[in-house]
Amino acid sequence: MTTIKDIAKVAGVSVTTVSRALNGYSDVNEATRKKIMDVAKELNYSPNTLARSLVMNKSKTIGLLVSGLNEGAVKDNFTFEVLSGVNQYVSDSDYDLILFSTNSTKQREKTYSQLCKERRVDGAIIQGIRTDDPYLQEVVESNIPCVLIDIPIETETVGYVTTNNRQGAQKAVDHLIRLGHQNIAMINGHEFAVVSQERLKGYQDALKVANIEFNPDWVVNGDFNEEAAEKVALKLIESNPEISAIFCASDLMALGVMKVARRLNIRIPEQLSIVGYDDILLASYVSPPLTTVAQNKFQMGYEAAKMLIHTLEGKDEPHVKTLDTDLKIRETTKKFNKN
Amino acid sequence: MTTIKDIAKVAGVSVTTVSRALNGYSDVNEATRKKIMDVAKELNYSPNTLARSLVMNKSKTIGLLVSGLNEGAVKDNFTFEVLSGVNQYVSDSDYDLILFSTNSTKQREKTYSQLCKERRVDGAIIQGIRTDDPYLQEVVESNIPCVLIDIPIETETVGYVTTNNRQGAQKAVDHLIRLGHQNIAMINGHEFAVVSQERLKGYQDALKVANIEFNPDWVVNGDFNEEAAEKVALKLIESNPEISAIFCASDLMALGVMKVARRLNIRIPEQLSIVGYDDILLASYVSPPLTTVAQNKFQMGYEAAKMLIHTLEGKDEPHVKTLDTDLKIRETTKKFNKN
DNA sequence: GTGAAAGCGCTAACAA
DNA sequence: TTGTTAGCGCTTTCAC
Repeated sequence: MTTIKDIAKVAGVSVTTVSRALNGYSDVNEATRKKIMDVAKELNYSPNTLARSLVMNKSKTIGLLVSGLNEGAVKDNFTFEVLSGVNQYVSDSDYDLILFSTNSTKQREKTYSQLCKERRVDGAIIQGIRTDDPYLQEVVESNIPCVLIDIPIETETVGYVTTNNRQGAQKAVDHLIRLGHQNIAMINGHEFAVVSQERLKGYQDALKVANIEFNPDWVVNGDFNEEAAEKVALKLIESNPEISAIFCASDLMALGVMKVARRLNIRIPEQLSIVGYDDILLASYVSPPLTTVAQNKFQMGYEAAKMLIHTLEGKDEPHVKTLDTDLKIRETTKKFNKN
Repeated sequence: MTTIKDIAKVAGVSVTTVSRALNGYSDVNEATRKKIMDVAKELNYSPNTLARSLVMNKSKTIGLLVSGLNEGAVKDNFTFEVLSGVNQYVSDSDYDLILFSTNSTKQREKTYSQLCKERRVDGAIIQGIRTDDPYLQEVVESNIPCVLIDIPIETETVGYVTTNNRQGAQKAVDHLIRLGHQNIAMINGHEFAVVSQERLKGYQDALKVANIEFNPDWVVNGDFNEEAAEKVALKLIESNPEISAIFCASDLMALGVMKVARRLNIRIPEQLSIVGYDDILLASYVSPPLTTVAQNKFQMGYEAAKMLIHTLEGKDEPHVKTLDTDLKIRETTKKFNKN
């Protein structure tokens, strides 16, 4: 592997000059530069970013901490879409992306900030971790610039991008109310997700506006998980036959509810209306197609990367970005009809 | 950021000793080691992998070159599943993954091997690039160990994992033949994918066994693309009404064909049988559920990572891994019925 | 069992 | 415009 030293020798100059020439500094004679460039090409030179990073004290890498990068996440490819968005922005910059997957056993050995510090990443994007994750706090308090997805923490070095979850949920429930539903249950994620808290508020907002009393027994957690949602939905439906609509905090859970309904011979949407959240790919393909609150996951990733890199480049940008959601009315919701 | 120098100072030893202690060498006094460990913890030390990599001349990173990491790839999340598999294996090793996305404009500026060399990756996994990619050859010829996915090149430092495409295709077509179909068309990908070449052979194999003459006009390319497949399928079906079954080299293309059939009021599977390839998530969700040849994309990634890391660790492993496919018979195929 | 010193490939004062 | 020198944080001979 050729180094600038080799080039210097062949070109008959010092390494400094080589370095300057290669990095496009102006204070180098054009003839010298050309010579150096030629030699570099001839020797098939590649700069060693490791050495450069070491001395410059920045690595031009950004760490992507994700937790949903596993086999089970295929159905709900939230993580993938965010990753695509991140990648889209990053690949047009001169940064590279290093992946820290935290679903493995390794996460217990090393904290997020350790991973970042060891690799000397310039910044990090964090997605899919729970608010009760013991290492979240730590990475936020380290002075590594980071952008969180769906976790509203804002400091000097920390920003976040999220969507308007409260409003999104409200739209969904409002839609059900307009269809005449009064007995609307909610299957939420879990308490350690800010989005769950927000979506619950949106649900309550909508009820309030319509003067419908909030019944806490009708809100249960399905852990953002299809099977768990099935279980809680089953119990909910069986013990509260008056429920005519269910708002789910994720599409995956909505799919679980649809399964249960099918099993119980409850027709959707005639007997039960369902609204999901996310607009995953499957939402428009299941039968009947799922009414849901769409969030642009790709854009979330894109904006996160943009925010982070802008911060790293010293551009003084807002540290918060909230995207809008979009209610997609499909075929799992219908006018209430009391049989 | 604390360095071993800081630790040495506080612990009252030399940097050499610190290095040895931290790296678990045996020739260091237990008391000294303990002291050093304590100081390291106290100072919240993180090793600088950049410096280490520089001197050791290996980075403990593996590069992942993919081309399908963009918004459009959501439906056909082949890339994502492979990535998950890679990640699964890698995250249980002490390597990290660095993502080189090549769909961007950047790919034209820097070749794959340049990317790899600059970042000093120890090895690379390459997925989703075409055999006519000008930079493929280059990276293969560089002496960077790499594992290719679905490109059968084998050298001292290059291996690959793939599935048995020929057999998979044969199974699919054989299935159609057993159902009584004689006029079976194929929508292939493109000529710069080895899998397309192989699947075509499998198609021909099946015909041959059944003594059905091969008609080259009935094999058209859809570029692994839903829209393109729609177009070619339309032409194919309209000008050859005798075709009763179509084998597609990807599920995405099969979806395109299904769309066309719907538009032409051709009932599936009654009037037209369709077999796809891949078994993407949607395959089992579309209506009717798609009969297809399943390949385990997650495992492909997993095996690729395993092969690469084993190679890097000097384990002498076979450089080729061929996985089996699995014909999933669902509801787009039916006994031929000449009306 | 420990330390001094060299060096990995690069950048950046400072001097000439 | 160019070169000398030091140093980024680490590992590794080699000597003690």
